[in-house]
Amino acid sequence: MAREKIHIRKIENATARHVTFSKRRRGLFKKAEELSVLCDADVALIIFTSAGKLFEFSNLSVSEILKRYLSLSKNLEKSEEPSSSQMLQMQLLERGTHSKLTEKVAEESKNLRQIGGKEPPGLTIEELQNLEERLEAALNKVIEKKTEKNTRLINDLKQKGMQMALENEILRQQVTRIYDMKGVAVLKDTSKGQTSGSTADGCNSSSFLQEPDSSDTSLKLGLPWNV
Amino acid sequence: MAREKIHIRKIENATARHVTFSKRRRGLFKKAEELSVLCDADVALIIFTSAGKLFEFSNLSVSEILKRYLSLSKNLEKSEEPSSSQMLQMQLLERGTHSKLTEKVAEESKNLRQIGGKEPPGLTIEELQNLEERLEAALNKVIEKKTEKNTRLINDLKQKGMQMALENEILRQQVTRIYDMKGVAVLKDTSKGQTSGSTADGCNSSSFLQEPDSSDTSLKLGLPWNV
DNA sequence: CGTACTATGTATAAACC
DNA sequence: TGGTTTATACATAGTAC
Repeated sequence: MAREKIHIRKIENATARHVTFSKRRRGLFKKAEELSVLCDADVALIIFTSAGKLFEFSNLSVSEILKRYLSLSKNLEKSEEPSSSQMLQMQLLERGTHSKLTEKVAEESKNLRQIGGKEPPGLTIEELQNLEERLEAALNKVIEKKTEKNTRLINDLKQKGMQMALENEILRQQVTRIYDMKGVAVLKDTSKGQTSGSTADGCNSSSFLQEPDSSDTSLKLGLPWNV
Repeated sequence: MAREKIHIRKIENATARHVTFSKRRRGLFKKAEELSVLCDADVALIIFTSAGKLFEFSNLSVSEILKRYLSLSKNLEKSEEPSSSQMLQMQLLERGTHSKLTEKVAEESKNLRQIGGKEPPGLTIEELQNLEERLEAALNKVIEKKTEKNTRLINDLKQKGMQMALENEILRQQVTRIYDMKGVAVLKDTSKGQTSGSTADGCNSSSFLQEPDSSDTSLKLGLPWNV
């Protein structure tokens, strides 16, 4: 983006790093706002410098979006169910992708070999091939690991979800039973398994996340947080 | 930034808006990551589309940064002991989307460079670096694609999970309130103006879960998930 | 929808204030 | 730290698959 291309790795020179931070932070905030406006999206961007300084941006207020992030609006539409068949498809797709990857790696390896071929000295070629192999192995490992991690995460989320669903149901029954005992009219479960949204009113969720007074403004600036 | 300059205002054409969103979101995420790497900063980026879809990026984990944010933005010295539901939410949020993949690639790249450095002729080195970059790019692309499906699924699960966590919290509060009304001894929350966080403790959810009257069954009905 | 292709608009690395 | 300037790298609007 400028005089020279740079590698994306930590800038060691502190001064240069700070300068870059200032510039890029502005750019990032600008882009974030543009996205929120152009696409009518709600964006929250939080940055902590290594020195612990906070910068934030949000088209609404950060707390508003965080609250939403933590609670998620109850008007959420049902998201597609990850059916087992979809799972299977996904797995197939993954496999396909994987072979594509292998292809790409092979192709690159070929190039590598060609380049190596230009070099008369044999030592380099050997080293290159060795490198090539290690690189390939490492990458495969990484990808494998990532996939595994995702799979684990998905299962974990599902399990947690089930637990919560169970707890949820029990709680709901509790409420119902208690109300019954009290003889108070209660909205019976609408059978959608998604009732609670309506129940919320009395104890609005907004109270459950200790958000910083959202009425405040000043959030649009990348100002360091004012406690 | 392209064929024509555009004004930063909501794109009315839905299709165009979605296209732009996809493109710019990626760009924004990329920039966010670059900033985090270049400047050694912690970045959390949360986006809600108007349709309620969630997108997030963080070099660490969003929840990690949210914790910091929340603890900073409020007198949350006691935030070390979030309510159980918050805990659950945090757990759901745990794990950033980005892996150490970049790191590994960078490491290998470094090795590449070192080996290249042994070679006196410059040509090979340049070619190697070029190769390295292309390989890196190709792999990132493939991996990105591969991850996309999973990411979507994971986001879905997270959304569901968080929604349920909210539901549970609300139900729990309701139960608490009911017990209050009934005059049952309930631990009044001691915090100031921040009722909910502590609710879980007073009337611990586990005790509810253990509530007898297990005669009934059907707990699994109406569960959002059929895993 | 996701992708690919350009022509252009922007962001920004360096260098200097 | 924060502005300039300049030369380049990148992002992306419009468009067609």
